[in-house]
Amino acid sequence: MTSENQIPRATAQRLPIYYYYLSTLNDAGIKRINSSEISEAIKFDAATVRRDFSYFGALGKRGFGYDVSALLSFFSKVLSQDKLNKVAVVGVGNLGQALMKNNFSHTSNIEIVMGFDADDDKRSIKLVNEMGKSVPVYHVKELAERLHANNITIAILTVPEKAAQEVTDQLVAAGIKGILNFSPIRITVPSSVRVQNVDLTTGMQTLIYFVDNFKNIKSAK
Amino acid sequence: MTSENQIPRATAQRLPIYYYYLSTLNDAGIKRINSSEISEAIKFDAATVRRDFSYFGALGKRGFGYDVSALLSFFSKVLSQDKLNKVAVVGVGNLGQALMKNNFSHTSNIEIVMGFDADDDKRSIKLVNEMGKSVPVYHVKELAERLHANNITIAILTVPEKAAQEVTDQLVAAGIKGILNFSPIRITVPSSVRVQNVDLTTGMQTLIYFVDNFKNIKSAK
DNA sequence: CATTTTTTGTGATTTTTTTATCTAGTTCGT
DNA sequence: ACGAACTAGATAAAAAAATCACAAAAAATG
Repeated sequence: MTSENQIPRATAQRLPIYYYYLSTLNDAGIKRINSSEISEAIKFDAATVRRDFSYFGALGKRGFGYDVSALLSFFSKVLSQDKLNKVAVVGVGNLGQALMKNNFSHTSNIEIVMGFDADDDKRSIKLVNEMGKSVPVYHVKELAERLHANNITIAILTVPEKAAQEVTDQLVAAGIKGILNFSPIRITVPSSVRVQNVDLTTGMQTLIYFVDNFKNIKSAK
Repeated sequence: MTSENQIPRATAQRLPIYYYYLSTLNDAGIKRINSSEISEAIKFDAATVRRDFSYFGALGKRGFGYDVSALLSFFSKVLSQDKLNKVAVVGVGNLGQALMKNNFSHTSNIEIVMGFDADDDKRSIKLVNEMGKSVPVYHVKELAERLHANNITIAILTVPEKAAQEVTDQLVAAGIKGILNFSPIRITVPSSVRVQNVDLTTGMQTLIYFVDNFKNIKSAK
């Protein structure tokens, strides 16, 4: 693992897309697949698909393609989806609650096991996720204690923007290693902590820009 | 506008981030800013910031920097934020409802004005957004009619994955020009329609991968 | 007003990412 | 078992994006 070739960032971002697609194939009972069919489904060039896979070794067979279930279980391990990933939501507003109920897609092995909020009223909210499991909400002052006790190293940040950096600092102090940041602020963290930004407004504005200016944008293939 | 230089895709995706940051500066009464301060706040290289801006002309002054309010109103126009952008949510589940309530950030001029769902029960849901405005939910069979009547060309797709492609086809038929796709499926659309994918599970899995393998990823700066 | 400092805008370079093309290994039908 | 049809993996090329580094312009200073 240590001497493994470095994976390009762009490839890493596509891995979950491959994983999801392979899951649907597997569920549909499809046994084999080739790069051009994958390409068609996920809208990346077939050469890109093959290149991405090849960073992890020779996963396919020439003249045949890829064995769906083998590839799926390989990527399952790569993406740590072969074990349960427990995460916490910080900020139990509209979005936070929606995430806690949805709890990500069925094919993923991610579980939101608790929420935190600064507002005491939020603790009385009874949240039940799609598997019928109830998800407790604690006060943010219990953050460090609860995260440690449950070995949680990933947090979803859905607090209002004014609180985002302050809560981030608390998360970092509590030993969090990754933050899925829904706030529009670009939070500052030590280099040992990973941040993935999922800003809905940004996505929407980018879309509007693309729609309104699509002839001005390069490679609008 | 027609002979304007083409804007790189990567730049286009950063524009909303600049816009948001400039809004916060402006709100804070800050009059001027330079590329290195912007860089620090949004975590992109200062040269990247200047290069991005320069695609739109000479927006700054040497030895001075950028005038915040001038830059803000310029980007406001670029991102069509100087006019109201009406959008519709298709799929009024947990996530759809959360979006309808939140209605994007305060600085954005985007308004979710209606929702659609295939389930008749959803029509009875009384949704009120953060501005106290009520947002109606219609049956999907009214899609084309309602979208046309209200001149809506952008939709947010929050339907279950099995329905995603089918509903997409209906949206395309109804003349939609942009789709913010929350489903894990990579939907197929004609080239005249823009799709922006915001997959929460994907974002989370990418984050987990980065956390678990961060030394294996290139340029983990 | 001359000098120093600041900071942009951009040519040049490097890095990263994508795509094209080819080779060699596999499969599959006969 | 053989030849045609496939298709991954690799090499090379191209394109896109990020970064370096500096001249030119403006601002600030004394």
